[in-house]
Amino acid sequence: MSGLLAALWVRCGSAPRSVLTGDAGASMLSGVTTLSSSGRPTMVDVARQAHVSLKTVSRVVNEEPGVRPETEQRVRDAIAELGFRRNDGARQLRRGRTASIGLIVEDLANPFYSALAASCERVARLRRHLLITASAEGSAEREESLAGALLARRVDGLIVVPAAAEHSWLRTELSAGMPVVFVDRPATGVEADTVLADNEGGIRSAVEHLAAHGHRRIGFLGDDPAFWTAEQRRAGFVSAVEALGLPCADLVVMGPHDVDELLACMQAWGSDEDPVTALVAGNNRVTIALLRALRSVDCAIAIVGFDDFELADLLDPAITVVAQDPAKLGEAAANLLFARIDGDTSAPQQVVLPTQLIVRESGRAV
Amino acid sequence: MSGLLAALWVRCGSAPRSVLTGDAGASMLSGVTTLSSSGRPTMVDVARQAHVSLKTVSRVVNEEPGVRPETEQRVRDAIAELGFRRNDGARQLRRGRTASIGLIVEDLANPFYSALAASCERVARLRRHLLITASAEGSAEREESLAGALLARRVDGLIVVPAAAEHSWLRTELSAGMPVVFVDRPATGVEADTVLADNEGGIRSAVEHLAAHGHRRIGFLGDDPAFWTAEQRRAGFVSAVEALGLPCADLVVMGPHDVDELLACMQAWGSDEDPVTALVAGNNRVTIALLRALRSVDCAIAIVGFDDFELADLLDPAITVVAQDPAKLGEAAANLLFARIDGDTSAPQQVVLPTQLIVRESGRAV
DNA sequence: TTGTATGCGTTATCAA
DNA sequence: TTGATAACGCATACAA
Repeated sequence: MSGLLAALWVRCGSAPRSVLTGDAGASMLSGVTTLSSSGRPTMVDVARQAHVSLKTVSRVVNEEPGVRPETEQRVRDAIAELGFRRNDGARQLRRGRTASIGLIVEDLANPFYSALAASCERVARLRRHLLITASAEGSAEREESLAGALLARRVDGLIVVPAAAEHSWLRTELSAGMPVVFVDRPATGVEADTVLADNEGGIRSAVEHLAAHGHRRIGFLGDDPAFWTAEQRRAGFVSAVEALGLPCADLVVMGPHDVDELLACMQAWGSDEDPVTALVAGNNRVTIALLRALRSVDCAIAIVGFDDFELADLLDPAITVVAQDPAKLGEAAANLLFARIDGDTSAPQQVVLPTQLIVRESGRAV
Repeated sequence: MSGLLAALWVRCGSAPRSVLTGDAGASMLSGVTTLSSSGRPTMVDVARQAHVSLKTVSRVVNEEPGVRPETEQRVRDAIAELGFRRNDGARQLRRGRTASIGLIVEDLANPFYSALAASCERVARLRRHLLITASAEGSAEREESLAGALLARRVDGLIVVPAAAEHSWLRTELSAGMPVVFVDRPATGVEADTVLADNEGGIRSAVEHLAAHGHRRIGFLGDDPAFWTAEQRRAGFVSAVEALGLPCADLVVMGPHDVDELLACMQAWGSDEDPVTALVAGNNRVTIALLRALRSVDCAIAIVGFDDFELADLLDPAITVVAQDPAKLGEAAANLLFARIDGDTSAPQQVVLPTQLIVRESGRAV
């Protein structure tokens, strides 16, 4: 019978709502299962069913003390019978907090961002918050409109992997105290909490590893320098190489790489009188493109890649990499965000997380 | 000046709210920037600032026709000056739709689920909806509580990769017309829209591929049969092998596999008088465990794995796989969901998406 | 222990 | 073209 009644609430959807409060409130004890216009039972419906007031239902639902056990049971029965579920939207409107946070990444399908998202969600879940995720797909415009949508929903905080070159459109919210944390890359034009990986240190460890294995001419293949991280790593490479007194003139190539371009590089750098014997790849994408390119030629060269990837250890040779930890990045960002949500109003922080050199085989002398 | 005023709304947070409507409404033309108690400007604040009524602001914000351009401009100026942003929570309370959908997966960090999530989000974005993502981490209890949280927020629909063995707790919502789509595995105990991959067909294509290369004794390494997909693939293997008149007794091993166990299998199956010459791995995880195990021994055996993975083509030999398309699964699920949201009340559908055999090298005779 | 009245910020209805 | 007023479903101060 409970099931039957519970299933009733759709079919009564358009029934006129009977008002509980007000002058004509005498109908309170009617016991008729007439539901509100939204098609779902509300606290008012439960109250009518249980012959109590709206407030008493609210007390039971929110587990407030001071309800006689007998009354409480009546309310619980009514809740079960009607299939009532509290409308958190209405609750949040009243209370001013949505118990949700927003996350904007470049592409949720990318393992780096999904690992980041997963740990944000885990932290949010522990804090009884929900995570709303959106992909900006590298578009500044989409980033802004998604952020707008999230802010319009009054998320309690926002984590952003910035795509836009300019974030002054966030300034109003920021100075109004809206908690926002940037991850992986800093925002420009605003001052805000930021969580970054130690790109420079990571590249340095790669260069030092190669140098320790006797490599003296090391090339750098970076991604499009329009990416902030690509540029950071390029700069890190140059300074690391120079710090070791090694050459780097003409040994840095940036930009998207196809197989032909990579092979041309290998060709040029390898046929030198003092040939390049090792390469640092600026990120995952470059590393993999490089591996595909090298597969087609018989060219022994040492490699260290930035970003770890699944099966790096199963390749021949196993690839030595500088690993970031996207899960830790996400966790740090979420923790920082919740500290702000909890009221921390200290100056914006910049957190830099260390990278880890995972030594396999590909960095050795060849 | 706009910026200054805009930034004002935090600091005025606790100022008493002046009422626009009602008997004492003469203060409407005051022009003083006093904000509502929530600390953010509302339509009432904008109305006061622009010397119009609340409803006119609403008209402008929602781009309803019938507002004099001059009036509209005043309202827009006030909006910019105050940094007003519509509260979508309140809007949704009034309109009864949240313009958001929920997605529950096992683990957002898993590339399979993140690809699925990304395409759900993309479809949602095109439909101007937001996606709320949550990981149940394999726990039926967590799945139920997350679903409860999403339903309490009145998401317009729910996509679930089911973890629980029993979904009767969803029956009330389901029969009330709440749009719910299950992906990757069917729900039990309820009838609902479901999007699945063709596990059986995929396995069959793997077996036939191996048979075409002359393999007659083929082993199957599956995952824990508690996973619905693992069991489906096991059953698919048995029927495919039998359909070809090949043996399969004692050639199926299920369950989590560590390196030792896998090596023991290889040992047993390989030392037979009629040795196993090929293996089908039941999923990504098993395939990779198998590759790691095989790396430590010198054992030439043909392999076809279920699930494609990055770099499968760079291994030696390149791994032949049965590929599912998680993005297509997510897209199909989201499209089905939005059809329901749009009012499609036809009988629950079951969509089965084809898999694709990607032939590389590892399936050949060895 | 229980109930009444009001407001959260918006949209919708109806009137001017 | 514009405005007054009543919901939406809940929480909260205050009464009884």
